[in-house]
Amino acid sequence: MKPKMTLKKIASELGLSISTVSKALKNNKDISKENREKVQAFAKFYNYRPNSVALSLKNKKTKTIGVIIPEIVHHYFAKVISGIEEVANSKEYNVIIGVTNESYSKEIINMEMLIDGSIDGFIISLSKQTLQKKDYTHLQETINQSIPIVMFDRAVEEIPCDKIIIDDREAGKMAIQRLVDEGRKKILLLTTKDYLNIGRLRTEGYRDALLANQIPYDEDLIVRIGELGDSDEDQRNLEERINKVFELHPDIDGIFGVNEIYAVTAMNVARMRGLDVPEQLSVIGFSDGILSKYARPHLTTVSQHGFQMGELAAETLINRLEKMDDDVEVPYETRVVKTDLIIRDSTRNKITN
Amino acid sequence: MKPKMTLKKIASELGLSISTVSKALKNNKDISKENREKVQAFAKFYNYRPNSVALSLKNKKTKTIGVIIPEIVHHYFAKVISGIEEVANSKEYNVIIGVTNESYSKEIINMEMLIDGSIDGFIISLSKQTLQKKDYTHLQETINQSIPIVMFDRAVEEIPCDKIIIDDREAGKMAIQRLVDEGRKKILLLTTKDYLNIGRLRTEGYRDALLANQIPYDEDLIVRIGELGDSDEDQRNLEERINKVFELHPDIDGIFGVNEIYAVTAMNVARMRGLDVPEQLSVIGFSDGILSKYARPHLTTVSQHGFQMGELAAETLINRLEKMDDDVEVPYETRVVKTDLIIRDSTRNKITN
DNA sequence: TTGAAAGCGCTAACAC
DNA sequence: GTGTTAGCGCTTTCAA
Repeated sequence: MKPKMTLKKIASELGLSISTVSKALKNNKDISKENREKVQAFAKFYNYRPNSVALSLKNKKTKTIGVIIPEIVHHYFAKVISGIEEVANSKEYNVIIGVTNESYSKEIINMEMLIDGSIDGFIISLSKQTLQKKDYTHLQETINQSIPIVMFDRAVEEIPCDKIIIDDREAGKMAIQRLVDEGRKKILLLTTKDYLNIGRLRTEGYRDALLANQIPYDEDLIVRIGELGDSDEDQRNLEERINKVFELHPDIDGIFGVNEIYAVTAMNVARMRGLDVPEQLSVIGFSDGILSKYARPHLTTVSQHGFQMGELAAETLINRLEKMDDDVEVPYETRVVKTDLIIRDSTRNKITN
Repeated sequence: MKPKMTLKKIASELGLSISTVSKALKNNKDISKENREKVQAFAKFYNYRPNSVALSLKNKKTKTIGVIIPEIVHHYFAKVISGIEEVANSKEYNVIIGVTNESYSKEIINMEMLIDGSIDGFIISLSKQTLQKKDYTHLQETINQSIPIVMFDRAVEEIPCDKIIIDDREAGKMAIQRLVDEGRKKILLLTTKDYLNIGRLRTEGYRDALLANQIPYDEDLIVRIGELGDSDEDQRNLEERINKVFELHPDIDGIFGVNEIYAVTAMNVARMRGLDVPEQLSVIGFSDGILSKYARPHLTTVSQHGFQMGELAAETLINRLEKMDDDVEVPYETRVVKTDLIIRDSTRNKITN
């Protein structure tokens, strides 16, 4: 078992001083070529790696990013992490993950665990509970301690920091517009309860689009769905609920779900009722998850570009971090990532009119 | 902006020495009650947190686990990380993630990035490329440097370390046995190319079960599928391929796919051919992903218990780490996590015969 | 009861 | 060219 090599050991092995060794390893011309080569060969042989903890202590930075997310078992967040990882890696940063499970207190605990010098900055998507409570002191305090934060997806106006978001309202509008363009007139919206901005904005987009097309806006056609557990029971309840809406409004000809699960579930319910998708009914979901791709028919969705958002978030954070080293002020910026409609088979091909 | 508090600053503020402050914070009885209270109050007020980097340097441990996985956008791996996170968090460990994208060199780079003192131990699932190359020197060397490794899922016999695996062979056998018990006689196996143990073992389980039930083993009924990209094209190819098998063997009455995608795809193809699932054909998949749950009909699968495997891996690693502190030898162990069959709607309810 | 000093591994300014 | 020293933030031994 090779013992861990340190400058000290190399120095004593070679009968040199620690600083000579340190400089030699950096190929510093101060040191005689002879000694440089000797040291480098020795270091290589014993596979010397400078201890990163010591370096962090000295440099007062860890080259580590803390990523705080509500949930990791979620295609979108996994994609985002993927993007963060990629960029971080290429810039020699490590990524520490903290999962909040949508809980405010876990968000705080997670952040506190890292705020002790373990990380240089945060990338975070707020937990639902935090959004409900609207208590952002932990975030503000983090920023006050000069630890930069980049929010993504679930960002919040109250805190001044970099943000990477999508235009949910516009996205909702775009989806509905597509349905309208296909000739759909009675469009069901499956959305979340209001405390999540996300759902609210997408709902607003829904309304915007309807109004813009002179289609009446009917509260009856908006189903607000509460927390959905993992259980099969919750799933059945959802199906049941959607089914009831169809009973009341059998002439629904379009569905927009603010996430995959809503959309796929609704599509399944509709098909079980004998409706042909997309002939009689078009369905659009949200988020480019795996479910949409493998659903039958393949689901048309609004793509969130999770990977790209992760990349952007990491770039923004690292950029700020490096500018901080040089004492350059960088104004906070909010980047809005464009969403696209990924057209698959749950919507009609041709635009009627 | 609050400046970062350190022992030094507290000491000078309070006119005490650093070591007195340090002890006072630990409530050491050596220090006068008066001073203890003063220091503690001060520290609390300024929100003092000991710098973890300094602690790591001193203690020569980071309380950080490095997790190396092939892919994060994958339900199973996300679940595993979830389990690791949970356990790690509860024991005050941090989790650093490294993604290899199934590449051998990225695996090495990722590990080297962390082996410089950033982490105390690894939890890893080997990349496909590593398994193909069968070159495990980086792993052996890591262990030689007294950095413990726990392998999960894709483990390998050649390296002595803790392992958390499932019995893929047994799992395959169980799935097939279920199909046989339902009265299925001509069972299609969708598996991967052989270099991945996983696929091989599940295939062996398939054969075992057939032979045990005196059902002829027909190579024609085994489809070995290569790397599947993310593209819609790959997906169509897969569908096409499965379709061909059905043309040759229209009387297939059971399908076992070694992963969700194979199974769901095959189920879709079968249904498009007008087959009724599960009346005419039963389908079983592998891995308790989201796809299986939302597929129509809901897919019966072999559950891999990703979350539990993550928990186990983290417990095993942390346990070893803490035993190392006390110089207690712990023999390596391989834990086999039991798989279950999650019966849903793609298999028949009643056992015929 | 308090504090000085050494040391974890490294870098860098400054002497020699 | 090479080495000494101080310092990053902390703990702990030992001396006062």
